[in-house]
Amino acid sequence: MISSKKFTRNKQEKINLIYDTFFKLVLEQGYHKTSTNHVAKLAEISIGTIYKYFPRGKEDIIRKYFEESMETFLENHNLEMMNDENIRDYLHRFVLDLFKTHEENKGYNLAFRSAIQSDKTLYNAHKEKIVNFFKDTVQKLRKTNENFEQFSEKKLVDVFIFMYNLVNAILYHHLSVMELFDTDDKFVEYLSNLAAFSLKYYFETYSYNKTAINQ
Amino acid sequence: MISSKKFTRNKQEKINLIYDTFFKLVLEQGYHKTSTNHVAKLAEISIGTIYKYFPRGKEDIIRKYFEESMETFLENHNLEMMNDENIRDYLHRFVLDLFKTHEENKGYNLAFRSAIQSDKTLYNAHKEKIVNFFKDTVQKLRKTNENFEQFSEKKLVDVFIFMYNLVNAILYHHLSVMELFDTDDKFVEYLSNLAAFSLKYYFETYSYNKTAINQ
Amino acid sequence: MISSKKFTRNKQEKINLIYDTFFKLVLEQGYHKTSTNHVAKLAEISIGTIYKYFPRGKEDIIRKYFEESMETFLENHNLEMMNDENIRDYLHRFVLDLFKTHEENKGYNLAFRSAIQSDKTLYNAHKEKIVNFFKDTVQKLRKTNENFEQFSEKKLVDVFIFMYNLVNAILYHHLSVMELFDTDDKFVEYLSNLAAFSLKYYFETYSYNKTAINQ
Amino acid sequence: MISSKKFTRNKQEKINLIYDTFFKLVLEQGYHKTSTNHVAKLAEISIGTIYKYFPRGKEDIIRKYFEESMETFLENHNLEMMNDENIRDYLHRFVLDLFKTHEENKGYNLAFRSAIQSDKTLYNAHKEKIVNFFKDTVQKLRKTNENFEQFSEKKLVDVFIFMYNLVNAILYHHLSVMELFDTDDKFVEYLSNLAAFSLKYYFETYSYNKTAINQ
DNA sequence: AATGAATGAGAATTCATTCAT
DNA sequence: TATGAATGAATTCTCATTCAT
Repeated sequence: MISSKKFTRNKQEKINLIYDTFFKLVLEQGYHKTSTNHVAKLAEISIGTIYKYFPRGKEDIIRKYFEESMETFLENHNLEMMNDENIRDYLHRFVLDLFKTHEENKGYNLAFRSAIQSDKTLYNAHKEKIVNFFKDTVQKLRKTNENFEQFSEKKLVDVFIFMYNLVNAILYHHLSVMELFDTDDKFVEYLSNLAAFSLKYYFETYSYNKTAINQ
Repeated sequence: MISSKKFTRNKQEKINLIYDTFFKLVLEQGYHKTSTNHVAKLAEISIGTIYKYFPRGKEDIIRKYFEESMETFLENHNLEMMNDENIRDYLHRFVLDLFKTHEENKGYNLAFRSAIQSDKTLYNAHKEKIVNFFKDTVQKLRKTNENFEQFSEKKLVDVFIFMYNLVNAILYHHLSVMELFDTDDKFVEYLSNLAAFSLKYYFETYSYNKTAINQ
Repeated sequence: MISSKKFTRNKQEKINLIYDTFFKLVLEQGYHKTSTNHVAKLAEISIGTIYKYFPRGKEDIIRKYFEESMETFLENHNLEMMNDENIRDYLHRFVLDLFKTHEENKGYNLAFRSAIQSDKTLYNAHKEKIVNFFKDTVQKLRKTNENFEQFSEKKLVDVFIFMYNLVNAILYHHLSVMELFDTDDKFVEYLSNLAAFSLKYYFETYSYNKTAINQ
Repeated sequence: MISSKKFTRNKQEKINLIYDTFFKLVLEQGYHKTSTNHVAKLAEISIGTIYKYFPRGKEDIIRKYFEESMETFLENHNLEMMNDENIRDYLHRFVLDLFKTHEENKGYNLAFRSAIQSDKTLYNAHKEKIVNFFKDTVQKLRKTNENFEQFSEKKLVDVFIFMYNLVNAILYHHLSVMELFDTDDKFVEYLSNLAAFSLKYYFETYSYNKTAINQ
């Protein structure tokens, strides 16, 4: 009558356990040396359970985590209220949050980078999510803020995507390839300034072109 | 003098064929789906030949290519004549060459990033090569150029490594994760400016600290 | 209660099937020509199953069988009740059992001899098991039987190990290199007598030395 | 004009070098881990040269060494002058020489034992050589020594073969499995006595049977 | 739902042997 | 004669995935 398990984990607990174990292993030994069987052993669940929740194995673990985490991150970053005044603060917070997310998800990032090498649909889904989020953001921004109207929607979307990628590129390198700064604060500070620099750079180059064209 | 099919190629040709085929496959299907057997088939050589030149298989292919290409790249980049006047040109050329190298070695870069996940010695060799090259460069620069003497050797080495990593991080992202600019020229132009910005940023931050300390 | 083909056998049955098939093949074609794939095919199990139970393949098959069989053989041979009166009987029974064991394990013996050539830890484990068994035996014998007290523990252990090795050497040769006797009875009879002869020889040589020293 | 080799080895020197290197390696790492390529590398000759002298590789190395060494050993052991008087001396010398031969050929013995597991023709050649040598010996003995006429030729041949095998079995075990004596002298002394004991044992058992039959 | 033994395709690696030079 | 690059069949071993319990 008494369950042989100490306690019965519910579905989400199990999924989280799989995520944690999998990404922990990826961080320790790399993506291609991390096997589903190994995850099962370490998480003390059966291999069958992993395949119940993730029918295509590793690929699915990454894909589903990607969907959940991207969703969450972007949902929590409403940039619609950004304007000339507070843009620096917005940038700083955005960069800081990206930094934290990357730091907490090093294993996942490694796995994700490996996975998109052979999974083009995952790669495209990733791209699409980003594009859609910033398209959405820009559309809202242009509706509420006059300053943004002077640039085309496409251009603005490009700028945001550019900045997002730029920060991600450097974060990934710092956390997974080689450290760039010796303290986190300095690093985040630098990234914020870099974002601002790049934003300006992008707009100026763009404006210049625009002007040139208009002349 | 014209030789028949078998035993035709000399050692280096064969090694290059293996490199090319391997990195081509990595680019197409990712590192962990590229097998030595597959490389042999596509290169139309026997699997034994691969293991003759690369006794530990994939690991060795990456490691040896890494050694050769790093050696070559760094040998060809003598920064000793850099000074206040020409620094922008030097940066631009360095960035341009890095861009070209990355572009020609996309498969290798993907493979390398995957490999260092599970091969810490490769990772360390990589780090060491970079550190040594810039240590050497800085020592020479400080001997011939007064302006560099105002900064400590360690600081200068750090700056160069920082810049090198920064540019690499963004190049990698642009070429292997998501495109940041639509033309190569714009991208290289941006990277040069970014390098200059970061250099200035790094030095200013540093000088500030230095001054603070000295007061 | 009757189960279908797959998932039929329990763990121990499977392990025994692997043992039997492997040693049968070794007997037929020698250790180094017997492959794990071949064993799998003949046993009609998958190669994965072999590696489940024996993660290091052939090496593990031999090592685990060695541990089980040595354990069993030695456990079943309690020599503690041996005394001057019954020593001949004990020797005879010990030799007879060794003979039977060897006869039933010809393939294993061939494999074991080949394996220890390149696996020093197996070799040492083998040596240690023998030494420990006879050390234990001698300690018990010396407690319960006055006659054994006149010889040092070390000497007694040496004698037993010597006899054990001697009988094994000849058994192995007879069964795996060239037949020495045309009937099993004659052979066992001879071995018993040889054991007695060697025992006497060993003690006499020893006693002589002892006496010489004491004079 | 000047040979690029420091000196040109002749055929027999090369063959001996191959023997030495091969058996050295077998002793170090076991028969099945010793490859022809490895031998070539260590002996500093080409793999082609090995296959020139030994067209079937490892198998041939063992077979040819076997033929040469057996030939030599048996040629050097003329037992025809053996008689009741000197038999002990003959036995002692024969055992001593066998011991020396084994000691100098540990690698070969290991290899030979492994090879006969899968090469039945080698096994039979080995058996035949022994049988023929002792047949020949016995025929000569029976012609010149009356005492040997009382036993049938077959019986005498059996006795010699038995002794030869017995001594070999123990020698092999002592040198390649586990040491039986701590000094060589003691060991050879023991073996001589054992040979005498076994000879007597064999004859007595035989005579008894003969008498029983004749009654 | 959960388990984990079992599967087998396929990857990594070895090594005897050939043959153009 | 001697060389050793090249071959590829055979071996060891891994791991994603299935399925009876």
